[in-house]
Amino acid sequence: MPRATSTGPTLQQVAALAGVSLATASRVLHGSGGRTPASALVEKVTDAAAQLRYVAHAPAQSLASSRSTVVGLLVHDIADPYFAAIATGAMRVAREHDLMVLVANTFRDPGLEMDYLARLRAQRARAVLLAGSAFTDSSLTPSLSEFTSTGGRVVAIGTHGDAFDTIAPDNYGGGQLAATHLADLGHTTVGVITGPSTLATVSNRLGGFSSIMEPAAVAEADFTREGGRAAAMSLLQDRSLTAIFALNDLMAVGTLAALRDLGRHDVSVVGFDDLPVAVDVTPALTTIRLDLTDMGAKAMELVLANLPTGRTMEAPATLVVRASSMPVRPPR
Amino acid sequence: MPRATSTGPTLQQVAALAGVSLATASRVLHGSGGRTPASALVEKVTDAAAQLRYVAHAPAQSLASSRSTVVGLLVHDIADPYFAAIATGAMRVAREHDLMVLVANTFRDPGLEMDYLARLRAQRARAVLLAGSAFTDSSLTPSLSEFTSTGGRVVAIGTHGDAFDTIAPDNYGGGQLAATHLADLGHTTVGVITGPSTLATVSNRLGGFSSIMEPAAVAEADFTREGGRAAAMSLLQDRSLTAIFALNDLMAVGTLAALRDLGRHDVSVVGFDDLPVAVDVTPALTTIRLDLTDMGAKAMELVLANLPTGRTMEAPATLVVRASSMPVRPPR
DNA sequence: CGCACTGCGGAAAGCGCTTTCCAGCGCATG
DNA sequence: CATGCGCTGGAAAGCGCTTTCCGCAGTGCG
Repeated sequence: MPRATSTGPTLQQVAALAGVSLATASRVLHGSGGRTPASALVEKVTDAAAQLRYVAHAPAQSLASSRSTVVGLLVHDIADPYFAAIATGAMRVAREHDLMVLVANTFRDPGLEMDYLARLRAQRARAVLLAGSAFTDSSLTPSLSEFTSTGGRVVAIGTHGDAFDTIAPDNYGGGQLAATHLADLGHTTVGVITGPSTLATVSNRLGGFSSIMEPAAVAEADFTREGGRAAAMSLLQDRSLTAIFALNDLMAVGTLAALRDLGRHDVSVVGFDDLPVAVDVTPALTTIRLDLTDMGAKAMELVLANLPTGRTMEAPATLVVRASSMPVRPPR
Repeated sequence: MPRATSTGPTLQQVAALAGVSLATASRVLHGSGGRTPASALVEKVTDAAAQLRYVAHAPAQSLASSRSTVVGLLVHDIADPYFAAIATGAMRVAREHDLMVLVANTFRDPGLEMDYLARLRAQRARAVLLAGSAFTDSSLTPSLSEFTSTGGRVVAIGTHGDAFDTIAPDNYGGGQLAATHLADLGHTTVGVITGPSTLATVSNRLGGFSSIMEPAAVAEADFTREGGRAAAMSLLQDRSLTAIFALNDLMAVGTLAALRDLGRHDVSVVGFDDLPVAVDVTPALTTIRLDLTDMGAKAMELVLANLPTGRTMEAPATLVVRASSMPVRPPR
């Protein structure tokens, strides 16, 4: 067989150079089984390893120990700042635990999502973080339980299920916060731009809002800037609307763009997530803040702590008032 | 040894269920060596595999074949839209080739960067995409050649070296475009906000600009929004400046914020990259556009095409004029 | 009708590592 | 001074897969 050119130094070679056995070399470098070899040996081995620029063959280690150092992160699209923020948080923690993160970009394709889950299982990923899933129903459950049955852990960010750990942002409370804020400002006729109705995130945010104030109109978009823009355009035909609540910042930014194009400066806008862009648009966006980076970090921690599964961790949502929301113009 | 609980079905079991040998099962599922087993066997094996929900053990495959299906992507920070855009492009292509992408977030720490490179080598990653590196000098070269000597390929995005493939955005030409645009508008006294001077990207963009117009002032920031804001604040003390060229959009957005805070509406701003945010700030940002997603895709393609190493692929930079650049106010 | 040849499935040898024994040694104790 | 115990290093058995040989048919030709 045409074996790959050079496979790099092996542990065997390190052991030979150090004049010890393979087992000892492994023990030194891996510090396993509670057994620490004599320090003289330790030095010889580490020296040899350094000299050879030895780097352990990760796949071989995985195979032998049936333990892997990669975790998967499933996102809709890493270019979406929402997911990018979660990813950084997760990566920081992964880094602290000497783990690497395999990012699976589903491009919002459910088929791809299941496929990636299988591949993550194939890799024997230690865990998978579900940051965005196209499935609200339980059709992902089989894939997921296959994954856990192979020894992997699963944590979902957002409301995905209850068979595993969950980081639950307070979407409902955030929706309430938005409604309350708008009501306080005197708005009574508010349009809401939602995302795909299959998303639990959507129903929670909307549910929270509706529990305080009945939306005057609802338009469904696809959670992107363009979607928000289009939805806003249609919603704004109703001139009685004094405010719009967009279920995420991307759509809120689109709404702002629509408002600008229409020359309407009398409509308040509230978003959700508090992405970095929120402070740079004009007017600066009033929004419901989620600490996404922290959520990513928490998710990673949850999955690495070898605790019983099924816990839920709440992530708070807070109101951040900026210039895009203003008191309803007093009747002339 | 306390082997991990359940390791999932093995090829051996599939073979047994199908009533064929391990070798045959492998050949069927992997289609290897130009040898395709008889279709009757193929069916038996695929059926058995499906029935067992078999998923190949990737580490074992890597070990046996010394071939891996993961590629590494080295970025400063995935939350930076610049890198996120590159990542999406790379992931799309990876996906088409059935590869997974291991994202290494260096947090701009050179130590981490080398460490990740070693780990990527340990994983026997098929290739690594260097999207952002803290090193301009050749101090990364040893790590990189260790990587290539283990059979991995390397492609750099931006000007990183010449020992491997490179996707070279036309930073110099982009700098020229910015200068020409500003000159055409009548600006002669332009401040430039650069990034860390060690970055090749910085010297190229600045070089291009300077080849057309000598900057009236230069301030160094750290390539972030806040850095750009601070640099702009200091630059703007010089009231003679009629325009600012920020070497990337993040800093340009910071500059816009500074301008807003200072109530200065008479200063033109030009950025670089054309991140999504550019259209949503006010005024919309005039910038030099790079097709980041395409660059990421190209990089991945380059690294997968098994061609001789050392090629360079140019990525064009184009001027996108928006509202943030305007003619210099005619002398009263 | 026999022989060489092609083709296809199976046995087996690893890939590089972890981990379980097992053997040997030194020490303390009876 | 002999026996036993604890500790440490080494030999070896896999982990699950790919791939090279082999051997056995089945075919075509002499």
